Order: sequence, then structure tokens, then C-alpha cells
Amino acid sequence: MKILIIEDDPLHRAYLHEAVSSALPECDGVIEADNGTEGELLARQNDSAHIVMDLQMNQRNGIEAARTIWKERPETRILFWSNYSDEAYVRGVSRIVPDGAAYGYVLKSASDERLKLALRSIFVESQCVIDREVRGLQQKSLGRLSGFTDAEYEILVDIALGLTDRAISKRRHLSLRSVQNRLQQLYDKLDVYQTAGEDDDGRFNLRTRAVAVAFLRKLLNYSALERAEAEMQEWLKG
Amino acid sequence: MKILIIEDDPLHRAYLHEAVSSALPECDGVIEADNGTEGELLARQNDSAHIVMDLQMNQRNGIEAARTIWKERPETRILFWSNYSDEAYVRGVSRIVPDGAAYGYVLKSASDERLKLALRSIFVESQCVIDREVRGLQQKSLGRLSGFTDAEYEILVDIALGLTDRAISKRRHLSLRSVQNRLQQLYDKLDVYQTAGEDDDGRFNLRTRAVAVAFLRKLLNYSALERAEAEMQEWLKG
DNA sequence: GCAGAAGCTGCGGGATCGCGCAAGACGGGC
DNA sequence: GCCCGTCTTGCGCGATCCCGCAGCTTCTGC
Repeated sequence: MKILIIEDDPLHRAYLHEAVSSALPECDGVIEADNGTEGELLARQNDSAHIVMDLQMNQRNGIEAARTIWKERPETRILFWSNYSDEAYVRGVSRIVPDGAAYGYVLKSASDERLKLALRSIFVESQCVIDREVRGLQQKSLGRLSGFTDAEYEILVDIALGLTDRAISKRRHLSLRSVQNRLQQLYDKLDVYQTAGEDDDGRFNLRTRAVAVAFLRKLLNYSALERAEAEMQEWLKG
Repeated sequence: MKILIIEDDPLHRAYLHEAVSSALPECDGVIEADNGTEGELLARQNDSAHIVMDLQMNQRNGIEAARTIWKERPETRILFWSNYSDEAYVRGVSRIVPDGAAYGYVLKSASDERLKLALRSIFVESQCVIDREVRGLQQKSLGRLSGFTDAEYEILVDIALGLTDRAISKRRHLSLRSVQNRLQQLYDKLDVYQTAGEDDDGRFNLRTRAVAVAFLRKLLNYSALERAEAEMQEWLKG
């Protein structure tokens, strides 16, 4: 069994290496990459390796890397080891995991034992292990209990990118009015109407305010925006 | 000499502890805090201590912590040790550093030696040490060479929060037209007008697009937005 | 088959935004 | 004093946004 570690922080990388060696004695080779691009390359060269990776990396995002790796080899087992449980990350991951694939999501704040347990569960028992805190988010966001529909999330991203109503309607193949309907829906759910005072003039620009509260609630974050921007540029060309 | 370490990642904290002990043999006490709030408390209790701190922490932001520490004791020497050189952080720091205070900004990607050298320079020689990469940003952003005026940055934050033109005019004591002037200025500098294609209909909503590119260029980031939101809520009450 | 819910669409109107045009205020260099 | 660049403000227009109203389709349960 080979394990590929993709993590840009040298300290964390060393720690992971340590943890893998001690939790998986049957592992006979640990490979390290310090960014997503290199990780993809090494994953291609070692096509039987299981993977542990960070989500937030400077060079190339973990989600991007995981996507291409899974595209080439959907049965790859990946354990995501991340600092954050932002809804943006959780949504990003569950959007790309292939059907039936075994994967895990463990927070860096988890204990030693929990990490090692997750390593064994995924790579030996091929079970999914998702941190409790993250799991809660998944339920909420995908079970659409006080959460967001895909449609709503989609339009949130679109306005966050700065697209016009008209541009969105073209991109998503909707009428202008439908786009505006979804926007209203979004404004409702984000509770953007708070005048925040009894005074009427402290009002918000709903569109930008929605983006702001989405960021503050971590529905969006930098890497989600970055990905969305790339996709949009792609669409603009085609 | 006492050193206070404020850093939420246990691995990095241990590493810092190691580095401090080896670089500063004259140090006779290392105190650790794992979030900003606790850091402020310990700084108050140990009012001769020098400080090494992370900027991005979950509980309480490093910039916030540094601000209150410096407010109580402006001659405190602080070394910021951060993962990122986002313009938002750099601007945030240089905004709060008191006149004549000795401080430092070192990236976590820097080598062992560089960190230790910075520790000695600041805490023994009381010299400012700023990472080259960060320094470049400072020059650009404060020397307003292709950078942003305070006025422009201010209005950028205001629209990012989702305020109306009118609301901004009240908050900043400007006429409505002046606000719009500054916005135009901002749109210019952020180069928001890129139709991105020869086609005219792929157009952007300038206001939200400006926020998007500011985020992508790291002029803004989560913690800057968070701070700004808190300030705005304060203002809304008053 | 039919009632009800949910989503898409067009119409229309009031509010806001983006911005050109132009007049005044302030400061610096000659 | 005079000219010039920067900053502020007012006016006005066209484009966009926000949204209530109403008609249409699709889906679901009985």
C-alpha cells in the first residue's frame, strides 16, 4: 500500500507522514507533494496510491486537484484534512466525489487518534469517515433544511462574480424574470432585508449585501470564488 | 526577557517555541496562547513580554488582538508570522502599528534562519524586519503607485459590505455625487470594464464585479470583511 | 380527472445606479 | 496674481435592479 500526501505546509506534511507511518504499518511507501499540481502528477505516476490532502493550498486548490484525480481514477480513496469546515468547502467536495467512492473529511483540529482512526477506516476498510461538524453542514446544506438549493447557490455564485441579470439569464438559459425570482428567493434566505435600525435610510444594496453575508457565513470563500471565476472565464470564451 | 506566542495551530506553536528557545538564549520564559483573546489577557499580565503571533486565527483575529495590545502598551514589540501576504493583511497591519514601534512581518514559508534572524533583530536590536514580498506590497499600496488611496479602499469596503450609495454618503459625510465619483475611480483602477469578449452582452454589474476582483486580487479577504462588518454595525447603532 | 404546489415567464413601475457635463473650492508652483 | 490639477457637489438621463401581479406549464397526490 502506498500513500500520497499532498500538503503545502512542511510542518503539517511531516506530521502527516508520521501519522501515516504509525497508523498504517502495512504501508510500504509514502510520497509527498507540496502543491496540487505536483500531487496530480504523482497520483498519475503511482496509480494505486491512496491520498491524504489538504484543501487550501497556495499553488493549486485541493478541490481542483481532487477533481482531476478522481476523473482519471474514480476509485481513488482520498482523505481531506482541512483547517476549515466552511460550507463552501463542504459543498465543493461533495459536488465532486464520484458515486460509491470512499473518502473522508477530517479537521486539522481533530485529535491524533481520530486522524489515525480515519486513516485506517478509509484506506483499510474503505469506509467513508466524515467529521461530525462537517457532517452537520452536509445535512443542512444538501438536505435543504434551512439550507440552500443548488439553484440558489448557483445564482449566489453568479452575482458574487459580478454578472448582470441578463448575463446570468444567458448563462443559465433562463428568462430575465426567472433570474430575478431566484434572486428574491436568495435575498429571503440570506435575510438581507434587515434594516438594522428603525431608520429607513440605513438600507442595503441587496445584491452586494447578499454576497457580503454569504461570505461572512462562509457559504462562499476565496477558493470557491476562484473556481467560479475560472469557470466563468471558460464560459465567456465558448 | 519573556516571549509570548499567540498561534492557534499546535504544530506551528511548538515550532515557534523551538525557534524562540534556540534563537534567543537570553529568553527566560515562553508563554503560549492559542487564540487572540487569551493572547490579549496574557499580554496584559506579562507587561514586559515581546510577542510573536499569527494573523489568521479562528477565535479572534490577530490584527484585532494586536490593536488592543498596542493600545494598552504601544512600545510592545510584535512579530507577525503569517501564511499570507494578502494586501488586506498588510494594509490592516500598517494601519494599526503605533509611531516608532518595532515590529516585524515574516511569512511562514520563510526559512528557519530567516525567522530566527528576525526574532533577534526585533527583540534584541529593536529593528523592524519586514519580509521582502510583503514590503513590496506596502510600497505599492501606500506609495499609491498603481495602488489604492485610502479613500478608494474605504469605499471599496463600503460597497463590499453592501451599503447603498446614499448610506455611504451619510457614513462618510459626502454628497451622493462624490460617492459615485469615488466609485468610478475605483472601477477604473480595478479595471472592471473588461467586456471580456467582443460581445457586448457579457457585461458586468460594476458594483459587485468590483468586489469580486478585489477579493480575487486579495485586496479584501475574509478577516478584513469581518472587521469592517463589525465597525459598520457599530456605526449603525450610533 | 382534478386541485394544489412549485417553477418559469411577461408586463409595468418605482428606486437605484453609472456617468457625462459643468460649476465651485482648495492647494501648489511660477 | 495666475494657471492647473485634484476634489467636491449639483443636475439630468438612460440603464439596471427590485418586485408585485398575473398567466402558463409541469409535477404530485388523491
